[in-house]
Amino acid sequence: MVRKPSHVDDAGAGNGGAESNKERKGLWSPEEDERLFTQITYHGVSTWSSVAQLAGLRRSGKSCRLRWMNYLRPDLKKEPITKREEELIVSLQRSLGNRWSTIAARMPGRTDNEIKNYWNSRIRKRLNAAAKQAEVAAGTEPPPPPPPAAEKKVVEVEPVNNGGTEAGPMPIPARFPVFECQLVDAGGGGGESTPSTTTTSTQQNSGDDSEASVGESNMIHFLSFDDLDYPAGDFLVDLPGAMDAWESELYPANSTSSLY
DNA sequence: AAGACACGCAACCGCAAACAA
DNA sequence: ATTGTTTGCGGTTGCGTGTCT
Repeated sequence: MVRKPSHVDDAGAGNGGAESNKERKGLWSPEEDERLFTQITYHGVSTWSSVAQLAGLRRSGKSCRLRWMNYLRPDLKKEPITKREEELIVSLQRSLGNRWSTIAARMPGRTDNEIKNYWNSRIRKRLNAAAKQAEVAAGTEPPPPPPPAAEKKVVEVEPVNNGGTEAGPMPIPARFPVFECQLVDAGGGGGESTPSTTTTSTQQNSGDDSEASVGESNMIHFLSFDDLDYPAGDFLVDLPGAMDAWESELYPANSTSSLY
């Protein structure tokens, strides 16, 4: 569902007025999205407050960062969370606790906000319901809650480096089917903030045959799939025992209920 | 048909860590 | 060492939409 921007008329900059210096809040308009996307695509990020300024947005740097991270970033998956991903969320939540950003780091294309929302709106309810059901069935006190994640041994699983970047592969969203983009030669991935070469090209995004990534320089560069080592399945990790425990909790042996 | 309710998502808020001056 | 700024995170809220009564 897409909410209508709260102030569609005064989106972006350049329309002056007494409110022109007032920071905007609320939903982002398409024009603001475009300004932010273009700014970051062409010039990268030095500080988020400067991004807002340079893009001519009356938004806080914080707001710009959030919008980019949760919505505009080219690597975001737009498909619904799959059962496999849900299983991963549950197992990671069990071992890490509510460290959504850490969990998101292990799930390419998913944001902490998305995972958090998914957890709060769906999984937690199901787990609670399942626990209650088990409690009623047993007629006993519920089992003691698991110790806080901080006290548990945290199983650190290194995210798979599948694009030579911190963020991993970034499929270009269909939201921006065609746009101009500055190709940045990151100088062998050395994190140089000054691109050695740049090329402007037009990307036709099918979402299937190209990817982009944000390098250490925060500049976006687009890669062909052939350039990427995308180990299907490798970035989905299981924590030993976690899934079994979850499934037995969620799916009592005599129940045929499904998550879906 | 209309109101109530539940759900899902986007975005804000407050805090703490990291960093720079 | 101190202070101010920026960034990142998790919790929470507000609102649009779908479903139920």
